[in-house]
Parts: sequence; structure tokens; C-alpha cells
Amino acid sequence: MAARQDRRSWRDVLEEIRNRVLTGRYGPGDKLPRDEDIAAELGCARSTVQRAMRDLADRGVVERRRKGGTRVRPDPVTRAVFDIPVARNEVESRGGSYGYQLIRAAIEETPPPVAAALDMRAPLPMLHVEALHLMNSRPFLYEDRWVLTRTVPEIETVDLGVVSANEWLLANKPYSRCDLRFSAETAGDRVAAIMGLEGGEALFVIERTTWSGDDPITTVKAVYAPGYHLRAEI
Amino acid sequence: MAARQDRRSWRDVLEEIRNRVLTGRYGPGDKLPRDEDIAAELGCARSTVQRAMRDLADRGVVERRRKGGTRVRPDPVTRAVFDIPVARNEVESRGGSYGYQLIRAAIEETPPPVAAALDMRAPLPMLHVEALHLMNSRPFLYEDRWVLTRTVPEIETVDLGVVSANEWLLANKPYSRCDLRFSAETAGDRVAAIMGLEGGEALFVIERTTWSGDDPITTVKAVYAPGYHLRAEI
DNA sequence: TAGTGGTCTAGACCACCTT
DNA sequence: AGGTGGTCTAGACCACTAC
Repeated sequence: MAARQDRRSWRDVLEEIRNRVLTGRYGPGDKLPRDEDIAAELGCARSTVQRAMRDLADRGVVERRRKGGTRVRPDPVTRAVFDIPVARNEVESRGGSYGYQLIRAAIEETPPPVAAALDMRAPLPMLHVEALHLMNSRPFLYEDRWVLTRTVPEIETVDLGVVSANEWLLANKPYSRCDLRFSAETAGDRVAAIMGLEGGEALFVIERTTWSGDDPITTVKAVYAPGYHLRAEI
Repeated sequence: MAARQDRRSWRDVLEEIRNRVLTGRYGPGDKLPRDEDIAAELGCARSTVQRAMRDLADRGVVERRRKGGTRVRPDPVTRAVFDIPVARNEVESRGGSYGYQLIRAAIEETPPPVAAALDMRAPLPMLHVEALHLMNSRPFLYEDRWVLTRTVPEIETVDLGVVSANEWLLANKPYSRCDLRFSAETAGDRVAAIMGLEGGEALFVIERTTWSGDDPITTVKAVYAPGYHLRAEI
């Protein structure tokens, strides 16, 4: 006799529902039956359906609302999860040796674009840090950072020639909100000079802005050396 | 008298554990108590701790293994979720009018780089499609795609001048695996000519490769017009 | 092989939000 | 105001894997 599955796992439920979406039995925007009815139909507990549905909602396949029910998301998206590692770990996980150079650290008034990124109304004194992260003694990542000293006064006592602002902040000032932006940028003269490029190369850029509650912490532009790419698998 | 919380929710548990990680009470690599002990300590059911811990594991804060227990992830990462929309939806959600142009569609043998991306051993006949997606009649996204017709023979009967290969595939050939790669690339002569650029601009590129089980479906390079960026919030 | 996390259940109550 | 998803519980059993 063939193997038989006695109980339905939440993965089974997930697969079943996903197939119904993919085959069009539940079309974009359609309302699905209540969890309880699906549970009865598939022969499992409601919480098992819940588990599957939550996963489908997390993946962007369906939308769920109390009283409103569960609907197939009308606009299909590819939802990808990326891990953005700390430069040191990224370099070392590739088998390279990590190096770090502080280029500059100084107190300056918030420039308007930085104020905009951090939702700041008025300019304040900020720590402006430029640094270079190296892989095998070659430029890997250039970091241009602004830190609001009012939120993180302790950072003024840190020797940023030894510890990178990124690692110090991660260890000492947890954030509650983070905005991320990926883009491509042409290497300008200054960045080219710092990274040892000719200028004009296409560079991968990650901008990250963080807050602790409503208090702005820092905004940083991370410019990666040519050829860098970020991967994900779904 | 101050407000008091009678029951602990899984979010409370999550916050509590996260704080312990952030304040160093549980340091990187440390082993946490068993779920059952944490449940007893915090006064809730084990399944509530489970719920919180699964979330922390999903966010990359801790790692969990049966019998091995729960440990704080030794390497901190910023884990970001991105939704990569279909070009049409992206254009329309920005309030633009969407347009589509097929540039070329032809059967060709798999070139070596495409074979490598798709894990193919030997070259096979493939459909090579080039297309342009427009926002307000201006180039928004250039798409260079290879489709394995052995996996998706029906696509040869589709009029790709009317429906984009992307939309057709999403609706008709679900994938089970997807590789994604983000990078920056300099506009070459051909892309510049197609997108109406001068050449040399830095362009944001998403490469996506999909499989159905072990069968390769398609690999596509999506080249966005200058100034494009992808956002996420955590 | 024993300890830990993973899953399932049945039931209860709650919170949100559409109707 | 009522229906739907969200959460919590207590208990049971399972699956993986470190020891």
C-alpha cells in the first residue's frame, strides 16, 4: 500500500492554497473562505490554517483583515529578503582580510539633504564621518555617515580610528526604525579618489537611515566597489 | 495606579528577549534558556514563547535548532524585505501611464552565461526576448530575457508584442525557486541606444532567474532608467 | 538516545473593522 | 453589531540532532 498522510500539516495547507491561487481557482482580488471553513474542508484545526495563512500573507500572496476576510493580493510582487551584513563580516565570509581606515570625523551642522532623510526640522550639530572598509587592503566600501550627537552623545568619546561608527552604533545604540534605499550611482571625483577609481564607474549604493523611537540616530551612504552585487534566494 | 498588563503577549516576549540581546545580557553566540524555562520565567505558555522566538529567528536575531537550543546569532545583519513589483504596477502606482514595446523575440541557442545562470549543462533552443517598459512614454525599464522553451513550450504561441513575457510567465508558469541579484552597471552602447541615454550612466540592475522544480524557466536582466531606487522599511 | 524545538489540537476570548 | 482574523492556553506527540 502506498504511503499515506494521516494529518495535514500547515505546509500542506499552504501548498494547497497556493496552488489554488496559481491555478486561478482563487483569482487576484478574490475573497477566500473563512479559516474555519477551510479547516473543515481540509480536515485540520483552524490554527493550522492560521499558520499557513500567516505565511502566505507574509509572502505577499494574500491579504488578511479582521472581519474583512482573506483576499488574494491583486498585484503580484516578488518578495525578497536580503541580509545586509556588516562590512567586516562580509569581507571575512568571503575569505578576505578586513581592514578599516578613518578618513575624517568632524562636527558639522546638518546639511539640508541629511535633515530631510532624518525627518529633522532644524539643523543641529552632527558628527560627520567618512571611512573606508578594505578587503585584502583594497577598497571595498566607502562610508559617508552623519550621526546626530544629541541622540548618541557617547559617540563623541569613541576613537573612530579604531572602531568603525557602524560597528559601534550596532553594539551601543539599537534602532527601532530603519529606512533602506538601494540605487546605482556614478563614481564622482571625490569617491573615485578615495576608492582608487578612474571616475565614471557604476557603483552600487545602499543608503540607510535609522531612528530610536522618534529620535534620529544616523544616516549613511555606503558605496561599494565596482562589481559588487547583493544576492537573495526565494 | 499605573496601567498594568495582565497577560503577556508574544510581542511582549519578543521585546523582552530582544532587549536582553541588545543590552548584552544574551551576547552574540550565547545559548538562551529553553522555551519552557523562558515561558515559566515570563509567565506564559510555551507556544507564546515559540511565536516570539520564531519571529526573532525570521528576523535573523537568533538561530534555533532542535536539541541544539536557541542561540543569539553571532554576526549581526540588517535583514530587509523588498517587494519587487511588476513594471506595470510600479509605473501605475507612481501615477504614471504604462507602456510596453517588444524590441525583439527570436529562438537562439543558450549562450554560456545564460546556461550557467540556469544551471544548464548543455545548450538548448531558447526564446530570447528584449523589451522596453515605459512610464509616460519614456523608457523606464529595459528587459533582456531568455526563456527555456522546453520548460514552457506554450510561450511560443504567445504574442509578446501585446503581453510582456514577464506578465505572461507570472500568470502561466509559477516558479518554485528564484535567484535574485542586485547590482550597478554602466550603460553600454546598445542599452543606451535603446533607452535613449548618452552612455556611461550608472544603472540599477536586477537579475532574476527562476525554476519550476529542477526545470529552468527563465533568466532576465532588468535594467532600470537612471535615478531608479528601491526602498524598504524595517 | 535523550533533549530541544516544531507542530497540531480544541477551545476560549479578544480586537478590529466591514456592514 | 456581528463576523472574521489574531492570540493565548494546556497538553500531546513528533522530528531532528547534539551528545
